[in-house]
Amino acid sequence: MLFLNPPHTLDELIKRARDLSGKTLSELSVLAGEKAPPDNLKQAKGWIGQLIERHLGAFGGSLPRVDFPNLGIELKTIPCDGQGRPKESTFVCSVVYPLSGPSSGMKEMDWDNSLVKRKLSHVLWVPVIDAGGEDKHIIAKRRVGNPHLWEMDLETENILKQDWEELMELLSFGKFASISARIGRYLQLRPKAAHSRILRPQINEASELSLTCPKGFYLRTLFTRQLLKSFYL
Amino acid sequence: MLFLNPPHTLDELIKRARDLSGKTLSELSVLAGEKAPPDNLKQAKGWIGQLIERHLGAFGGSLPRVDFPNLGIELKTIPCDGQGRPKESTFVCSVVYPLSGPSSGMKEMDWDNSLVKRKLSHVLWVPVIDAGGEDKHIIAKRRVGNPHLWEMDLETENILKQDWEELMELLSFGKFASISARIGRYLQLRPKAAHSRILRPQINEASELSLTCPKGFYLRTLFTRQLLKSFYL
DNA sequence: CAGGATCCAGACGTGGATCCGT
DNA sequence: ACGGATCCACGTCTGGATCCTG
Repeated sequence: MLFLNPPHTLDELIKRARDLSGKTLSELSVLAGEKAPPDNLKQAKGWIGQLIERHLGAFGGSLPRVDFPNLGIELKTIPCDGQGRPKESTFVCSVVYPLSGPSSGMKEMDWDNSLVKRKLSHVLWVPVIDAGGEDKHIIAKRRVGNPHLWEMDLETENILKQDWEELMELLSFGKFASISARIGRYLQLRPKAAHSRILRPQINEASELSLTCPKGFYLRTLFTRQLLKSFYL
Repeated sequence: MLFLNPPHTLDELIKRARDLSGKTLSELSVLAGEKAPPDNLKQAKGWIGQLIERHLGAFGGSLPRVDFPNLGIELKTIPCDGQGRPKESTFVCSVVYPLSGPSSGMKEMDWDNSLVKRKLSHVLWVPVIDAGGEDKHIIAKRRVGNPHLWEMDLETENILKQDWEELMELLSFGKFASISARIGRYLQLRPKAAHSRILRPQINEASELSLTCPKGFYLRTLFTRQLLKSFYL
């Protein structure tokens, strides 16, 4: 069951996602007519997310928009341990600086129009659960869990908005030296590049040109753990 | 004789180029250990230029700099008919608009620091000559002609500078509707994209966002004909 | 544990130019 | 003849994320 076309309705998307739950990644790769899952994700880090995308009919590509534009839904595949607890942080989107320099980016510091808010407003969370016992580290035996359609609540939004504004202020003022993954309660900034030698020109705090590693917004593991737990209450 | 490394000196570059003259493209593809030349360039339009690049040890890649940075020399491969007369216009470089909008690009309208001047200041022209008679349309039988190292003279520079300034004014003021390949004596603007559906956002004359096909600077065939003819006087 | 580093796939942009209809 | 349209190679960028030391 591989969908090359996007779902037309929310119900159709949810139905497709429910049909995946319980299946192993091995089964999904067979259904998609692909080679077997890799032994290790080290050289195919995005493989699971893209496998799920193909099964749900998400647009591929590298466009900075939600996965199902007609439905306004973002898909997030979450790697979980045997107990269903998220193991990793979740990438949201890249930071795009228009080489702005101090304070010039202020007019774009609008949470309501930010890509982070747009991406996280409506999310279909699809957990992928580790197998138990000896099979714990076998990718092929991981299973898709129950999907959860989630709409951002006000309490969560307030915290994300605070985090985002704090981080955006550092970014727009070019305070690159002050930026670290330690900032932010739910949302954090971390490197997003092939490797750390990739540097891009930016205008820093002193209005000088400096080189900085590209960054992305990530949701902390603590946040997705709390969120997924709430789905089972 | 395939050079993977760039020439260290101008003499070395010229020697390499002279060693190519008289050879057919078929011979060069064999020397480079490549498959035979294509029957038609329709699906490999840049093939000849890149073959010559590999034989001279030019940097490949898509960086907007001259081909031999250490020597400050730009390589231009010119397709010529059986009489050695250029058949086509010559691409110089792409137009890069920083989404400027009216008059904001004026400070960059400096011919002496322009990419067009940098690329055309010192050029190694390498003609590639059509075979005669029945073989006229056979790519493999085209032959490399005599290379000519050329330094831009003042008379030529004045005309190129006038053309460039006229074209840049139209560009920087966003007068996209007024731009056509008819403008310019030696230099002209023409589309530079995979196809005409590729459109990029620009700020037009009325400070509105509009979509325009990417453009590039080209040397008119008339100019290169006149130039190559002068080499044989 | 978690901050910083890294890896693949596919889209995209630019340099190499020539094609082709009027 | 030539203005506008088009085509491949290849490097870069972004979305998909997970890896890996201290």
